[in-house]
Amino acid sequence: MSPIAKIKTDGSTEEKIKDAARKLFMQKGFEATKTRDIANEAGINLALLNYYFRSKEKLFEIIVKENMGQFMEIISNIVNNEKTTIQDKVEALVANYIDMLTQFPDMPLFIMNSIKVDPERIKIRQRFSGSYFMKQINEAIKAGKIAPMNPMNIMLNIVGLTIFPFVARPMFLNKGGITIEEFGTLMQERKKLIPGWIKSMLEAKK
Amino acid sequence: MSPIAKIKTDGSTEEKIKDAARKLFMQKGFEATKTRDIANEAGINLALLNYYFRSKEKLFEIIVKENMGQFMEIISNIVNNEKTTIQDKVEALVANYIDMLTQFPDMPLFIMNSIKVDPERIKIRQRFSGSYFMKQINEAIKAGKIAPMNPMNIMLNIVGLTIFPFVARPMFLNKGGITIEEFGTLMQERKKLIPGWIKSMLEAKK
DNA sequence: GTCTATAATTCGATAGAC
DNA sequence: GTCTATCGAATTATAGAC
Repeated sequence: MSPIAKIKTDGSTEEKIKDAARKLFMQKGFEATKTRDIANEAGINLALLNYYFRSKEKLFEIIVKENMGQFMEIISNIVNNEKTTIQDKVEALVANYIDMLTQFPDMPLFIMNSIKVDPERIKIRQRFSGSYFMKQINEAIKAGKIAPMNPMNIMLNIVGLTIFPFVARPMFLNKGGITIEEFGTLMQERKKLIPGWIKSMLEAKK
Repeated sequence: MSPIAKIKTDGSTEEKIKDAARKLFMQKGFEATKTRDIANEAGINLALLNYYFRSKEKLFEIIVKENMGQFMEIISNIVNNEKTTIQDKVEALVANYIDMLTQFPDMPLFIMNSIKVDPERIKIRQRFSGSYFMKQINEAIKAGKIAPMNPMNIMLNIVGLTIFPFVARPMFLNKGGITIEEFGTLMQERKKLIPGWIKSMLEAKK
């Protein structure tokens, strides 16, 4: 089981600290999260944080790496499946991301910020470009089955349509906006709509 | 002229501080930006920051407000024009955003983070939902001219397709990725592509 | 492993001279 | 208006007892 998916922990002190850190880092970012907050949230003593993780920075690196791993794992499995069609993969990507982000809505902004601070941290792009999915796309373009375009657009559109609403989520939930439940419903609707939109994009003749 | 568009300043100390603050806050966020960094960047003394702006927080609020203003101004003018069609508005929104973000690529992440910390800061959503644009959309849906759907999806798709690449930009520019120039070219291509994609979305029958 | 107490540093802000 | 010097609070990290 991937680290972030495990809500219930084994109750060890180390896990308690990591869970608290994950929650707070995602909510407020690295700088705004204080070691004291993490200790309080975890219900442990401040000194234990350094005992287990040596420093706030090291703890942060661990959390980031685990989140990245979660993100990449989803992508890799779907994108390198040689038995599914392009459209199957789009549906799977969209559905999996929306399900994960519904559970951890702060993740996209957290990851984007982490990448900005240290761009070497992640290789999502490479994960896409070297994939079987991209091979399928390129062949389909060559065969004239989908509109000719820079394949990066396809990746940007799938990910953008899926993830952006979660990045913009705080904008919707403020006073006078929609409720968390309504937002969730909208995302479930989009789970079905996005693949159709992508399909019509791929088919569009210019 | 809107504040953020003015790169060349009048050279006053106040402007020098604001320019330095704008640059650093956008690059690194509020917490990670130190008042000493701002003073250095501006080439002035640390004490002057407080002399002009009283506190780091107040300075930040000013920068955020100016950026938000820039964003909203673009939207409002386009979205409330009663003489243009839906498709005209989509083209104008996409083109204006891409041009602005090409100049200030850090802005989306900065604004998203600012909204997350204080969701009351911005009313982009209301700007959309009360607009003439939305009236046109709703009428077109009623008339059966575009596919029936929650209009929020249309807004999310326009903004998501346009802005998301800039949020994800750091991911593309790292080692082994594409150059800044190639990214710029890709965005210019998207300026032409996105309106077509939106069009086919609106027309798609389910 | 866990705690208390504290060292060491950083940072925002201000006092006061010019 | 601008600078130097410094205060005071907050924060990370550690020493040392249990």
